[in-house]
Amino acid sequence: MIFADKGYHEALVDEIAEETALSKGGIYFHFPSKEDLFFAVLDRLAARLVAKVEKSATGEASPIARADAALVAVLTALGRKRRLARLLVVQGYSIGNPFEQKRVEIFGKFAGLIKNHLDAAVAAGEIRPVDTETAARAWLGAINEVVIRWLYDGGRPPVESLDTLRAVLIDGLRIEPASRPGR
Amino acid sequence: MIFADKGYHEALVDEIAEETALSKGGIYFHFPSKEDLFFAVLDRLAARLVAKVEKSATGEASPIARADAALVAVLTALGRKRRLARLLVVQGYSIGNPFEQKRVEIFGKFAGLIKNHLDAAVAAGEIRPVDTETAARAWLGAINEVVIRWLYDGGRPPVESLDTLRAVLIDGLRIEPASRPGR
DNA sequence: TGCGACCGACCGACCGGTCAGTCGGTTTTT
DNA sequence: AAAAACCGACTGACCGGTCGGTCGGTCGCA
Repeated sequence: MIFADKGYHEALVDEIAEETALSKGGIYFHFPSKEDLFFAVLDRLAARLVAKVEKSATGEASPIARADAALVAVLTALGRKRRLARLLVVQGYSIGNPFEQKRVEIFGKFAGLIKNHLDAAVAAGEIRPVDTETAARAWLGAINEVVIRWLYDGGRPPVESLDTLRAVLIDGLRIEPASRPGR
Repeated sequence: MIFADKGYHEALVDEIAEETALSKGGIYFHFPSKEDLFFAVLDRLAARLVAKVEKSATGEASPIARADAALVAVLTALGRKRRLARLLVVQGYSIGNPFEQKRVEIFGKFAGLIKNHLDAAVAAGEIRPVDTETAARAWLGAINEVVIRWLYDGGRPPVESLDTLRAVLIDGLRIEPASRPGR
């Protein structure tokens, strides 16, 4: 999958034709444009993933168990297929290698900051000693996504999601689960 | 900021020159390439954001309060400057409008699925009645980011972050905080 | 303090490689 | 034998990057 390897812009239609059993003309017989082709690929992969994940959820009894199962399924599925993951999670809106590196760099910086805070909180006995590296990533991702939703769907600004984010990100880590009803 | 509005590829250096008080040649006098220019912009903005966030954290007493303050600061800062947010959070690795729409579509689908599960869990009285829409986004973002880290830093596969993710994402929402020490 | 030599920031017309998309023709299917 | 599927050489718009040139400033010298 050239798209997965090189990202949309770097992937030449000629290359794709070469990789496929189809020629360039053949490709354009089936898809009106490179963009449509790319979207078709994304759609198909996303649909498959959704199907797989949902299926694995249906087996469980309680909602929370189903949610948990779905969580497991996504992580497993993506973890098994690096290319799929790459496509759905980054390349879909990526730009080429140097840019991805920048993303790694910048996001890594932020994640580091968050991790420091979490480590401090752990050291202070405020939160449970989880894997702060991963927890920090989760924070970062959650924030990121909330911001994105706001950017595109244009709903209420991110800060208004604070309560929910706190509930999700912080409360789960608290050592003493007191002071909760306050929210 | 043309970059913020149109994304890297759609932004023509000629346009940037026009927007700026500088000509194309002038730009290339200061930056070796379009890419370098873009990175310089990203770096500067990221640095500013980091500074602001960290500053707002230093005021607080406890680690968890500092983390919280930082959380507030990021969300506030990004929420105030749509362009900045766009650049750092999506455009930095985006590809042009239609692609962003696709992302919105696909991620929206996933978020919807998660939300359903969360709603069910709320209905079943398993988790507190938070804003499930936002919580779902947080989940999605957290998962996304964990996967990305794995993709780039190539550490252990995503599933191995499960315990931590569960701790962060689920435990915070649980109504009865029992069965925790199990981890 | 007037003048020539020089500097380097800046300009913008232009070049040339690239690559999505086309199209006339060929093969395969029905 | 028609239609559908497919081929791949070719085209031309597009755009990053270049480069010969301008111009305001400043430094040394008489």
